[in-house]
Amino acid sequence: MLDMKQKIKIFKALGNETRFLIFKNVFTGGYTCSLDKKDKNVKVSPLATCVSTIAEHFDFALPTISKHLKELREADIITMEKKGNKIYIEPNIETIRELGGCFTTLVENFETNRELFFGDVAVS
Amino acid sequence: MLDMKQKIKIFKALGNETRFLIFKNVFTGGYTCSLDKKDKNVKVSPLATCVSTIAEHFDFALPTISKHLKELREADIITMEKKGNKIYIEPNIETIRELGGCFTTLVENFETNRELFFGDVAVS
DNA sequence: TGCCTAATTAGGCATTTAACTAAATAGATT
DNA sequence: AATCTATTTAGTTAAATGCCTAATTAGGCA
Repeated sequence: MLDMKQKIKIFKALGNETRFLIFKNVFTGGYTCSLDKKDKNVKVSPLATCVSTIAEHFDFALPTISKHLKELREADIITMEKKGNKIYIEPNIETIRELGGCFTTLVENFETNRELFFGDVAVS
Repeated sequence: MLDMKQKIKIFKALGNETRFLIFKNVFTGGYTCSLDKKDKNVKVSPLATCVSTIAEHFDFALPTISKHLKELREADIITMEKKGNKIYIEPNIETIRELGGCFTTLVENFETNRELFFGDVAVS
Protein backbone atom coordinates (compact mmCIF):
# COMPACT_ATOMS: atom_id res chain seq x y z
CA MET A 1 0.00 0.00 0.00
CA LEU A 2 1.12 3.53 -0.76
CA ASP A 3 1.59 5.58 2.39
CA MET A 4 0.91 9.30 2.60
CA LYS A 5 4.50 10.41 2.02
CA GLN A 6 4.65 8.24 -1.07
CA LYS A 7 1.40 9.61 -2.47
CA ILE A 8 2.55 13.18 -1.91
CA LYS A 9 5.81 12.37 -3.70
CA ILE A 10 3.87 11.02 -6.67
CA PHE A 11 1.61 14.08 -6.83
CA LYS A 12 4.58 16.41 -6.54
CA ALA A 13 6.37 14.51 -9.29
CA LEU A 14 3.39 14.73 -11.65
CA GLY A 15 2.51 18.30 -10.68
CA ASN A 16 5.09 19.77 -13.02
CA GLU A 17 4.40 20.03 -16.74
CA THR A 18 7.82 18.79 -17.87
CA ARG A 19 7.75 15.77 -15.58
CA PHE A 20 4.15 15.03 -16.52
CA LEU A 21 5.16 15.03 -20.20
CA ILE A 22 8.22 12.89 -19.51
CA PHE A 23 5.99 10.45 -17.68
CA LYS A 24 3.58 10.47 -20.61
CA ASN A 25 6.50 9.87 -22.96
CA VAL A 26 7.72 6.91 -20.89
CA PHE A 27 4.20 5.53 -20.87
CA THR A 28 3.18 6.05 -24.45
CA GLY A 29 6.29 7.06 -26.35
CA GLY A 30 6.56 3.81 -28.26
CA TYR A 31 8.73 2.11 -25.67
CA THR A 32 11.82 2.17 -27.84
CA CYS A 33 15.27 3.46 -27.20
CA SER A 34 16.41 5.40 -30.26
CA LEU A 35 20.02 4.55 -29.47
CA ASP A 36 19.24 0.88 -29.96
CA LYS A 37 17.46 1.67 -33.22
CA LYS A 38 20.57 3.40 -34.57
CA ASP A 39 22.75 0.44 -33.72
CA LYS A 40 21.87 -2.48 -36.00
CA ASN A 41 23.66 -4.96 -33.75
CA VAL A 42 21.41 -4.31 -30.78
CA LYS A 43 18.02 -5.94 -30.57
CA VAL A 44 15.44 -3.25 -30.06
CA SER A 45 13.61 -3.48 -26.77
CA PRO A 46 9.97 -2.71 -27.37
CA LEU A 47 9.39 -1.93 -23.72
CA ALA A 48 12.08 0.44 -22.63
CA THR A 49 13.44 3.84 -23.48
CA CYS A 50 16.53 5.56 -22.11
CA VAL A 51 17.51 8.96 -20.73
CA SER A 52 18.89 10.54 -23.90
CA THR A 53 16.04 9.17 -26.02
CA ILE A 54 13.58 10.91 -23.75
CA ALA A 55 15.68 14.07 -23.81
CA GLU A 56 15.44 14.11 -27.64
CA HIS A 57 11.75 14.97 -27.26
CA PHE A 58 12.34 18.00 -25.06
CA ASP A 59 14.07 21.33 -25.40
CA PHE A 60 15.81 20.99 -22.05
CA ALA A 61 19.40 20.02 -21.40
CA LEU A 62 20.13 16.39 -20.61
CA PRO A 63 20.97 16.94 -16.92
CA THR A 64 17.58 18.60 -16.47
CA ILE A 65 15.81 15.57 -17.91
CA SER A 66 18.00 13.27 -15.84
CA LYS A 67 17.05 15.12 -12.68
CA HIS A 68 13.35 14.94 -13.55
CA LEU A 69 13.63 11.21 -14.22
CA LYS A 70 15.26 10.75 -10.85
CA GLU A 71 12.30 12.43 -9.21
CA LEU A 72 9.84 10.21 -11.10
CA ARG A 73 11.85 7.16 -10.06
CA GLU A 74 11.94 8.26 -6.42
CA ALA A 75 8.18 8.61 -6.60
CA ASP A 76 8.27 5.00 -7.80
CA ILE A 77 6.18 5.63 -10.90
CA ILE A 78 8.95 4.66 -13.31
CA THR A 79 11.77 2.13 -13.09
CA MET A 80 15.33 2.74 -14.28
CA GLU A 81 17.51 -0.27 -14.92
CA LYS A 82 21.13 0.04 -15.93
CA LYS A 83 22.30 -2.26 -18.73
CA GLY A 84 25.79 -1.52 -19.96
CA ASN A 85 26.20 2.23 -20.05
CA LYS A 86 22.53 2.88 -20.80
CA ILE A 87 19.62 3.16 -18.44
CA TYR A 88 16.38 1.57 -19.56
CA ILE A 89 13.25 3.22 -18.33
CA GLU A 90 9.75 1.81 -18.02
CA PRO A 91 6.57 2.93 -16.32
CA ASN A 92 5.87 1.26 -12.98
CA ILE A 93 2.38 -0.03 -13.66
CA GLU A 94 1.89 -1.43 -10.19
CA THR A 95 2.25 1.96 -8.51
CA ILE A 96 -0.10 3.59 -10.99
CA ARG A 97 -2.65 0.85 -10.50
CA GLU A 98 -2.46 1.28 -6.74
CA LEU A 99 -2.88 5.02 -6.99
CA GLY A 100 -5.93 4.63 -9.20
CA GLY A 101 -7.31 2.19 -6.65
CA CYS A 102 -6.81 4.73 -3.87
CA PHE A 103 -8.97 7.28 -5.65
CA THR A 104 -11.63 4.70 -6.39
CA THR A 105 -11.67 3.60 -2.73
CA LEU A 106 -11.84 7.21 -1.58
CA VAL A 107 -14.90 7.88 -3.72
CA GLU A 108 -16.59 4.63 -2.72
CA ASN A 109 -15.99 5.24 0.98
CA PHE A 110 -17.31 8.75 0.73
CA GLU A 111 -20.49 7.54 -0.86
CA THR A 112 -20.89 4.73 1.65
CA ASN A 113 -20.42 7.12 4.56
CA ARG A 114 -22.90 9.50 3.05
CA GLU A 115 -25.38 6.67 2.63
CA LEU A 116 -24.85 5.53 6.22
CA PHE A 117 -25.40 9.04 7.48
CA PHE A 118 -28.48 9.87 5.48
CA GLY A 119 -29.91 6.40 5.11
CA ASP A 120 -30.23 6.78 1.35
CA VAL A 121 -28.17 7.44 -1.74
CA ALA A 122 -26.14 10.54 -2.34
CA VAL A 123 -27.87 13.74 -3.43
CA SER A 124 -26.29 16.51 -5.45
CA MET B 1 -12.98 15.04 -19.14
CA LEU B 2 -9.99 16.42 -17.30
CA ASP B 3 -7.47 17.95 -19.67
CA MET B 4 -3.74 17.89 -19.09
CA LYS B 5 -3.49 21.34 -17.51
CA GLN B 6 -6.24 20.41 -15.09
CA LYS B 7 -4.59 17.15 -14.10
CA ILE B 8 -1.27 18.90 -13.51
CA LYS B 9 -3.07 21.46 -11.33
CA ILE B 10 -4.59 18.67 -9.27
CA PHE B 11 -1.25 16.91 -8.83
CA LYS B 12 0.44 20.15 -7.90
CA ALA B 13 -2.30 20.91 -5.40
CA LEU B 14 -1.98 17.50 -3.73
CA GLY B 15 1.81 17.41 -3.96
CA ASN B 16 2.23 19.52 -0.84
CA GLU B 17 1.84 17.98 2.60
CA THR B 18 -0.24 20.79 4.09
CA ARG B 19 -2.66 20.86 1.15
CA PHE B 20 -2.84 17.07 1.12
CA LEU B 21 -3.81 17.11 4.81
CA ILE B 22 -6.32 19.91 4.26
CA PHE B 23 -7.83 17.87 1.47
CA LYS B 24 -7.94 14.83 3.75
CA ASN B 25 -9.58 16.97 6.42
CA VAL B 26 -12.24 18.20 3.99
CA PHE B 27 -12.86 14.63 2.91
CA THR B 28 -12.89 12.83 6.22
CA GLY B 29 -12.90 15.46 8.94
CA GLY B 30 -16.45 14.79 10.04
CA TYR B 31 -18.00 17.22 7.58
CA THR B 32 -18.99 19.65 10.29
CA CYS B 33 -18.36 23.31 10.69
CA SER B 34 -17.37 23.99 14.29
CA LEU B 35 -18.75 27.52 14.04
CA ASP B 36 -22.21 26.13 13.43
CA LYS B 37 -21.83 23.74 16.37
CA LYS B 38 -21.07 26.67 18.68
CA ASP B 39 -24.17 28.56 17.55
CA LYS B 40 -27.29 26.78 18.81
CA ASN B 41 -29.53 28.65 16.37
CA VAL B 42 -27.82 27.32 13.30
CA LYS B 43 -28.64 23.87 12.01
CA VAL B 44 -25.42 21.92 11.69
CA SER B 45 -24.61 20.89 8.17
CA PRO B 46 -23.23 17.38 8.26
CA LEU B 47 -21.59 17.78 4.87
CA ALA B 48 -19.65 20.98 4.96
CA THR B 49 -16.85 22.57 6.87
CA CYS B 50 -15.53 26.12 6.66
CA VAL B 51 -12.21 27.93 6.42
CA SER B 52 -11.65 28.68 10.09
CA THR B 53 -12.81 25.22 11.15
CA ILE B 54 -10.18 23.70 8.92
CA ALA B 55 -7.61 26.17 10.20
CA GLU B 56 -8.30 24.96 13.77
CA HIS B 57 -6.65 21.66 12.86
CA PHE B 58 -3.41 23.21 11.65
CA ASP B 59 -0.61 25.26 13.13
CA PHE B 60 -0.62 27.72 10.26
CA ALA B 61 -2.14 31.18 10.18
CA LEU B 62 -5.59 31.55 8.68
CA PRO B 63 -4.47 33.34 5.51
CA THR B 64 -2.11 30.46 4.77
CA ILE B 65 -4.96 27.95 5.00
CA SER B 66 -7.19 30.25 2.94
CA LYS B 67 -4.55 30.39 0.20
CA HIS B 68 -4.18 26.61 0.19
CA LEU B 69 -7.94 26.16 -0.03
CA LYS B 70 -8.00 28.51 -2.99
CA GLU B 71 -5.47 26.32 -4.75
CA LEU B 72 -7.48 23.17 -4.01
CA ARG B 73 -10.59 24.90 -5.35
CA GLU B 74 -8.80 26.06 -8.50
CA ALA B 75 -7.75 22.46 -9.03
CA ASP B 76 -11.48 21.72 -8.76
CA ILE B 77 -11.09 19.04 -6.11
CA ILE B 78 -13.07 20.95 -3.50
CA THR B 79 -16.01 23.34 -3.74
CA MET B 80 -16.39 26.54 -1.73
CA GLU B 81 -19.83 28.03 -1.40
CA LYS B 82 -20.48 31.28 0.37
CA LYS B 83 -23.50 31.36 2.71
CA GLY B 84 -23.73 34.50 4.80
CA ASN B 85 -20.25 35.42 5.88
CA LYS B 86 -19.07 31.83 5.99
CA ILE B 87 -17.72 29.66 3.22
CA TYR B 88 -18.81 26.06 3.20
CA ILE B 89 -16.35 23.61 1.80
CA GLU B 90 -16.93 20.13 0.42
CA PRO B 91 -14.89 17.66 -1.58
CA ASN B 92 -15.64 17.58 -5.28
CA ILE B 93 -16.32 13.88 -5.68
CA GLU B 94 -16.84 14.09 -9.42
CA THR B 95 -13.32 15.33 -10.11
CA ILE B 96 -11.78 12.70 -7.84
CA ARG B 97 -13.81 9.99 -9.52
CA GLU B 98 -12.65 11.17 -12.94
CA LEU B 99 -9.04 11.27 -11.87
CA GLY B 100 -9.26 7.73 -10.51
CA GLY B 101 -10.80 6.68 -13.81
CA CYS B 102 -7.87 8.21 -15.70
CA PHE B 103 -5.38 6.06 -13.83
CA THR B 104 -7.47 2.96 -14.33
CA THR B 105 -7.77 3.66 -18.05
CA LEU B 106 -4.04 4.30 -18.29
CA VAL B 107 -3.22 0.94 -16.73
CA GLU B 108 -5.80 -0.89 -18.82
CA ASN B 109 -4.56 0.68 -22.05
CA PHE B 110 -0.99 -0.14 -21.21
CA GLU B 111 -1.85 -3.76 -20.65
CA THR B 112 -3.95 -3.94 -23.82
CA ASN B 113 -1.13 -2.43 -25.88
CA ARG B 114 1.33 -4.83 -24.37
CA GLU B 115 -0.95 -7.72 -25.16
CA LEU B 116 -1.41 -6.50 -28.74
CA PHE B 117 2.32 -6.19 -29.18
CA PHE B 118 3.32 -9.52 -27.69
CA GLY B 119 0.21 -11.49 -28.50
CA ASP B 120 -0.14 -12.66 -24.93
CA VAL B 121 -0.51 -11.38 -21.40
CA ALA B 122 1.94 -9.12 -19.65
CA VAL B 123 5.12 -10.57 -18.24
CA SER B 124 7.08 -9.21 -15.32
C1' DT C 1 45.63 2.80 -22.57
C1' DG C 2 42.99 6.28 -24.33
C1' DC C 3 38.87 7.82 -26.31
C1' DC C 4 33.84 7.46 -27.11
C1' DT C 5 29.08 7.42 -25.14
C1' DA C 6 25.53 7.74 -21.49
C1' DA C 7 24.34 9.59 -17.50
C1' DT C 8 24.97 12.02 -13.01
C1' DT C 9 26.86 15.50 -9.91
C1' DA C 10 28.20 20.18 -8.73
C1' DG C 11 27.56 24.86 -8.63
C1' DG C 12 25.18 29.01 -9.93
C1' DC C 13 21.18 31.85 -10.93
C1' DA C 14 16.27 33.39 -11.60
C1' DT C 15 11.68 32.27 -10.41
C1' DT C 16 8.23 30.32 -7.60
C1' DT C 17 6.43 28.80 -3.33
C1' DA C 18 4.91 28.83 1.37
C1' DA C 19 4.91 31.00 5.28
C1' DC C 20 4.09 35.33 8.13
C1' DT C 21 1.75 40.00 9.76
C1' DA C 22 -1.07 43.84 8.77
C1' DA C 23 -4.75 45.78 6.26
C1' DA C 24 -9.00 45.44 3.60
C1' DT C 25 -13.53 43.51 2.37
C1' DA C 26 -18.06 41.61 3.17
C1' DG C 27 -21.69 40.00 5.81
C1' DA C 28 -23.98 39.75 10.70
C1' DT C 29 -25.39 41.85 14.91
C1' DT C 30 -26.24 45.43 18.30
C1' DA D 1 -23.93 53.59 12.42
C1' DA D 2 -20.61 51.01 14.81
C1' DT D 3 -18.88 46.66 15.72
C1' DC D 4 -17.95 41.87 15.37
C1' DT D 5 -17.01 37.73 12.52
C1' DA D 6 -15.19 35.28 8.48
C1' DT D 7 -12.35 35.54 4.89
C1' DT D 8 -9.22 37.54 1.39
C1' DT D 9 -5.61 40.64 -0.30
C1' DA D 10 -1.10 42.89 0.02
C1' DG D 11 3.52 42.94 0.98
C1' DT D 12 7.62 40.70 2.90
C1' DT D 13 10.95 36.99 3.52
C1' DA D 14 13.32 32.45 3.47
C1' DA D 15 13.48 28.26 1.22
C1' DA D 16 12.66 25.32 -2.64
C1' DT D 17 12.43 24.57 -7.58
C1' DG D 18 13.85 24.36 -12.29
C1' DC D 19 16.88 25.54 -15.38
C1' DC D 20 21.69 26.11 -17.20
C1' DT D 21 26.93 24.90 -18.11
C1' DA D 22 31.01 22.55 -16.72
C1' DA D 23 33.02 18.71 -14.61
C1' DT D 24 32.81 13.89 -13.17
C1' DT D 25 31.72 9.02 -13.21
C1' DA D 26 31.03 4.63 -15.44
C1' DG D 27 30.88 1.50 -19.10
C1' DG D 28 32.17 0.06 -23.89
C1' DC D 29 35.45 -0.07 -27.78
C1' DA D 30 39.67 0.99 -30.89
